[in-house]
Amino acid sequence: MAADDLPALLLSAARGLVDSIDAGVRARGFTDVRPAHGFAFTLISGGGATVVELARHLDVTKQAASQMVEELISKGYVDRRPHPADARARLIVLTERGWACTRAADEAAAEILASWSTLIGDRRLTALRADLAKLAVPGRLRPTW
Amino acid sequence: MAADDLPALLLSAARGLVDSIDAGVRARGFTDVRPAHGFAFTLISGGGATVVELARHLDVTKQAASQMVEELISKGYVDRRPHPADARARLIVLTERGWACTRAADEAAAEILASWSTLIGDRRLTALRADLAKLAVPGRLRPTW
DNA sequence: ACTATATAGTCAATGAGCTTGACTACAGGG
DNA sequence: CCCTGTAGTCAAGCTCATTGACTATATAGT
Repeated sequence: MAADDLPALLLSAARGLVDSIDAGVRARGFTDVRPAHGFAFTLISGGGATVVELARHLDVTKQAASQMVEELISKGYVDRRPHPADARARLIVLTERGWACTRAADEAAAEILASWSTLIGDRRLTALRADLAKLAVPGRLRPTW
Repeated sequence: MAADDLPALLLSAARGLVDSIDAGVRARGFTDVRPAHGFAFTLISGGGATVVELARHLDVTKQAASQMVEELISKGYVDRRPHPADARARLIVLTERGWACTRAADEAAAEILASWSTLIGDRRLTALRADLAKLAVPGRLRPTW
């Protein structure tokens, strides 16, 4: 196999994707959120989550997750509700603003994917997704390296 | 086009790749380096670089790049030499330890790519690289989101 | 039912890495 | 030769994460 720059290309594509989605979200008026918040929204949008679940999802400590929740509450994106089955826990859910931001991110992502489709074609994009599905590591999401 | 989880898969694969390379480098005895240092080595290994060039490559301020150089010097990975053509600048070059670490990273990366080759096949891996080359954004490298 | 241990969450202090601002030293064109 | 621009460093501060300690609730074992 030839000397490979695949790692650099993969990193560059990932960075470009995140930057583009972030730019799209900001362009839609949500200027006080970071990409990391989007990773949180992804989990919370699925029926809510606890702080500990969020911490695991983001691969940070529960203290860090708690701080992020506090920040998102103060910015109006999420809300705390009592957990229906555990008095210790609290269920974090999206507010209407949180949902709007999530939709904005989805729209931005769809735009990027559409541009990618014109770049390499729909067939290649589907194949790319299939290949990446085999290479992706389950569980690990948040970069921050 | 179907609702796509391609962004998540791409991020996950990128994160898995970086984590694996980092683990491989540590397993080879270099426990005091971070992935970001690898991005620096990539530039410096090509005949040396100045602090400002490094800053541009890593997409950080020159102050941050200067601090990283200071750290890498104290750990014995790089060295400062007077710049042959500019008395203001200094040429940052790899020490023998820096080269050894770079080789370790290359070995680790080759290992991961080999495992990927067994996962999706050599042909698909080549196609993947070609597609990513079209999607990658030139210049942008360091994530840190 | 009662203790013992584990888990959910928060508060406080600290740290790593990056930024802005200000400065010195040298470069290079009018 | 000045005058503007660039290379680099010093210092201070910010942001986001960490570790440590604690309270409240859950759950298993006897």
